[in-house]
Amino acid sequence: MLQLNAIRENKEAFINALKKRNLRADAIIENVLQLDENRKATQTQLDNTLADANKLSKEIGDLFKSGKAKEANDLKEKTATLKEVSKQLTDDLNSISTELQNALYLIPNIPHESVVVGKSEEENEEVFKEGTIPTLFEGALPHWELAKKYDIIDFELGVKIAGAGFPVYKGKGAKLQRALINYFLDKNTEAGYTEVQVPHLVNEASGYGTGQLPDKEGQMYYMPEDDLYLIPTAEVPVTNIFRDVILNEKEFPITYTAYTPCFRREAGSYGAHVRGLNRLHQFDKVEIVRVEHPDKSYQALNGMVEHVKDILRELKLPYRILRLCGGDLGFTSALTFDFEVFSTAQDRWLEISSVSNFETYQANRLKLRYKDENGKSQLAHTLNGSALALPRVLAGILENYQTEDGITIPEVLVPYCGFDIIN
RNA sequence: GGAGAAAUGGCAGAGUGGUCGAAUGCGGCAGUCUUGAAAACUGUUGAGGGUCACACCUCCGGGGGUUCGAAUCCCUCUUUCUCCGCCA
Repeated sequence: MLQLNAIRENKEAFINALKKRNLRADAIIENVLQLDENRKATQTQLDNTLADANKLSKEIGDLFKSGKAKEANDLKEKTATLKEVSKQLTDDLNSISTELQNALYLIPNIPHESVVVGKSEEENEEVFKEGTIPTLFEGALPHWELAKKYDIIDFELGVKIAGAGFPVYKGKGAKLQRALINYFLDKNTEAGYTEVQVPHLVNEASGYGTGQLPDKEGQMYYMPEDDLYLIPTAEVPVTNIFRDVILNEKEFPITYTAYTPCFRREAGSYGAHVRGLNRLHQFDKVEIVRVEHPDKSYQALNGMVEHVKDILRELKLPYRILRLCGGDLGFTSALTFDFEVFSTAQDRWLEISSVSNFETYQANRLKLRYKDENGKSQLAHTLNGSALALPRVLAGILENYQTEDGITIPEVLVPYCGFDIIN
């Protein structure tokens, strides 16, 4: 959520920045500012009315104490109007505030200056590329065929138990998955991230805190009986650890990592690009989350990018990094780098990590603040990234590491797997 | 799931209708003392709205009510604890 004060002072800058998202925000911004004016005016009226009422109450109390019951009762009558007025003003204030809040929820974050205009993912900028794309033998297969051939992932069985998009991992497939989780967690904790295990279901307030609500509820599984949402990413529970928190400046940087399954409804997805592991309703991911001082957040973002690079180098997977254009940038993000692994057998790039700085956007919703050197509360910056998402990394490994004798295991994973080939 | 008790500032813990945004202790911060630190002493220390700054307003788990006036009384929800039941 954007900060009203900032909007008020830099209206034009906000409108211009939002153009990168192909959003014409003039009217929305104008409306928000107007609502805020109304809110303030109503608040002032209400405050004055309450001040009058408080004064009268005090007088009445004093009169009763000094035995002047008659004067007191006379005054009581005067409070009746004040009560009515304040009731009305309170109602007005509530409805204006709600309207303002809802309007603010609908404005996405301001893109960072380095973000380019663009309509869709086609216009994302490739900023880095590394690794060798392997030349595969004749008859190399996409991962869903490999999964069947070596009996390591059973998609049909998942359909029987739950539905499409809920695969069953078997044998060495399951073990490789577990190896990846442990490897990622180890890499992250070695880099200083503290491992946490968090709930996989969250309440509504948490959904609002990180920005999944109100506009993306269709993407989350919801349990009406208990009013809980299955997490679409560990970002939600982990970042919400810091909802309503005021940090001491000395506590920066805060760095957490968490492994969780992720649940996504993926309503509207279809076609060849969602085959196999490419798009699932349930998948595993290891996430890194940081809470940073505003002056340090971009440095931290770079650090996260370097960290993910390091992991992909160790896995020896060919990858590239994209800086998302305005049209593809997530609602709450100011700057996002996507990592994509090249899948040779599918001849396409697969997104396996997304690293973002949200600046104060989430912090404002979360009320995540810190005390600056003057003792004033300031909003912190939040960041997160996948390190890494499992299924497509798995797909990349299966496809790029296949040989005619089987699928070899990346060297760094062998100690975690306990085997070096799937055949 | 059933019965009972409770929810107050960073923490502990007073406060049962007006003088309470809230005693006291701990913690935090600043200072005195000290070569430095500790101890001791002194001061200071919740959040939000509003204002140029004051004033002023709101917040004692959430919501609603009674009253001129609510941390304090009533209703309701949530959470926590104890006991019972069930259970990985």
